[in-house]
Amino acid sequence: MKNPKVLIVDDEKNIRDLLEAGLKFAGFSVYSVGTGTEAVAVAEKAKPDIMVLDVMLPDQSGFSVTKKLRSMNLDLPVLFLSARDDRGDKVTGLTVGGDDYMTKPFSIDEVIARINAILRRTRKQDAEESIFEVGEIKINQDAHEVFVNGKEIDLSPTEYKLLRFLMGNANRVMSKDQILDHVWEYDFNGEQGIVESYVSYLRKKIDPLSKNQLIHTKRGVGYMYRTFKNEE
Amino acid sequence: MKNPKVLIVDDEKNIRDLLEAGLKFAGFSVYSVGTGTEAVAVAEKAKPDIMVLDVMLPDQSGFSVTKKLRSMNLDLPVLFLSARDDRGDKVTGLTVGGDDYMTKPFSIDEVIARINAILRRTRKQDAEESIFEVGEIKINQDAHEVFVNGKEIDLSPTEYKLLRFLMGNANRVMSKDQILDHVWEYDFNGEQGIVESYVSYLRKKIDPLSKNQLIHTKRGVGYMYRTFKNEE
DNA sequence: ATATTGTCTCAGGCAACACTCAGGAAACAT
DNA sequence: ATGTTTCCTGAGTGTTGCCTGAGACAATAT
Repeated sequence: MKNPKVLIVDDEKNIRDLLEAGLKFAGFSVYSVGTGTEAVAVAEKAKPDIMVLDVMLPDQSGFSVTKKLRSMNLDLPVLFLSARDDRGDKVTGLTVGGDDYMTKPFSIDEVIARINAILRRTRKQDAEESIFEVGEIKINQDAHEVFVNGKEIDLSPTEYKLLRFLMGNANRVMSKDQILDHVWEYDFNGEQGIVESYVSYLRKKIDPLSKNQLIHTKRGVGYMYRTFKNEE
Repeated sequence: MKNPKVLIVDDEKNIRDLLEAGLKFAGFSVYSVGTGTEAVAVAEKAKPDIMVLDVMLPDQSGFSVTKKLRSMNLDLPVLFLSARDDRGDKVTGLTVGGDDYMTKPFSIDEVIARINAILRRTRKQDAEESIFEVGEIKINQDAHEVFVNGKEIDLSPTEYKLLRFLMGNANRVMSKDQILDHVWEYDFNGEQGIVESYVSYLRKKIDPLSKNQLIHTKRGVGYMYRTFKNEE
């Protein structure tokens, strides 16, 4: 299947737009609605492959949306979203089967990564390890393990996400703003300096094991993960 | 047989949906109804391989459903469900043959495990012991026995379920939320701290007998049962 | 050369996370 | 009824990660 269809259900328009833009760019066909009722309607017509669903909707709970869909024999996996301290709302037993669960605020790339993980898991049960290899670095996404020329390095969650983002956009310069938007949570309000810091951390762990320099600075522009050298 | 057919009979829609989603993902073909009368009808038409049956139904007792079916010469094994203190209503007399019995609230993975156990028992009498071996640990699911490098260790029920879940998802990081959802009962509303505690218990029993560290912590992400070491 | 701007790196405060232990309550077995 | 096991919670401790700010350093412009 070429373009998996994603149905986004969230009443906050900001979030919806954010997800819509990010997921479209990542190559998904996106449908986006703001209420549970619409969600059911669209799901029935469009037959999406996966649904991203806020558990707190104005008209009905996300939980009841999935129930409705399942009783209609529309069987699609769900990535639930919920606010950080929805303590009471935290219905366990939510992530049955292939479903998954994230708390707001999230980072867009994390959402994409989870969606891909779910699709991988549900579509074909076996095989296709989630190995992501670009140049000298290999990432096992299931195990959250990173290898530089075969040697494992230990990354913190943020370092991991940053590296994955740069590798996913290899040979393309990414501005610090872009990096902030994709790797950090969407409500992060800090400075670009933090990107510099984390690039520094990454280099310190990667460089001792890599043959070529992998993360390049484009002064005044941004950073780039490079897999080859074209010289002059 | 590829996709065993399961008939779910429960009047609580929540429970039905929960089971339906979980069982579908586990690879079963699922039929789901809310009353005993429907159950008989569907069982006759669809010929399921097994039935998950609430003993307390609005129209008739689960007991009478099985009687009706057996008088019709539809002989299918049953996994009974009942609320916690259905006091004297002891189902003990009910579970003939390969049947089994669970109390609500249950954990979904436990239901799946029991269904598989029943099917194994009824389908073919011989062979195919339910040995589940991953890396250094071997589980005999029928006997609830756990061996680390051939030496038996003694686990409490919860420890056992946790270990089985981690082994079933070997080499994949599982978040604490996922673990809670799959290992604990569906209405458990506690904190993630309990997962940490049980991982701690498990390690204390496993580590003295294992050569490599088996349960790994991925800080900020979750836990992982690892069967191999990637390095050079 | 010098000034200016952008980048790198480090140290430190703070918060989040993880581990372990002890203890009370409930369930279970004898 | 009694003792044992199991479950869950909460507190204490140590660890790790996140982010900020400041000064060193590098690249470019004047």
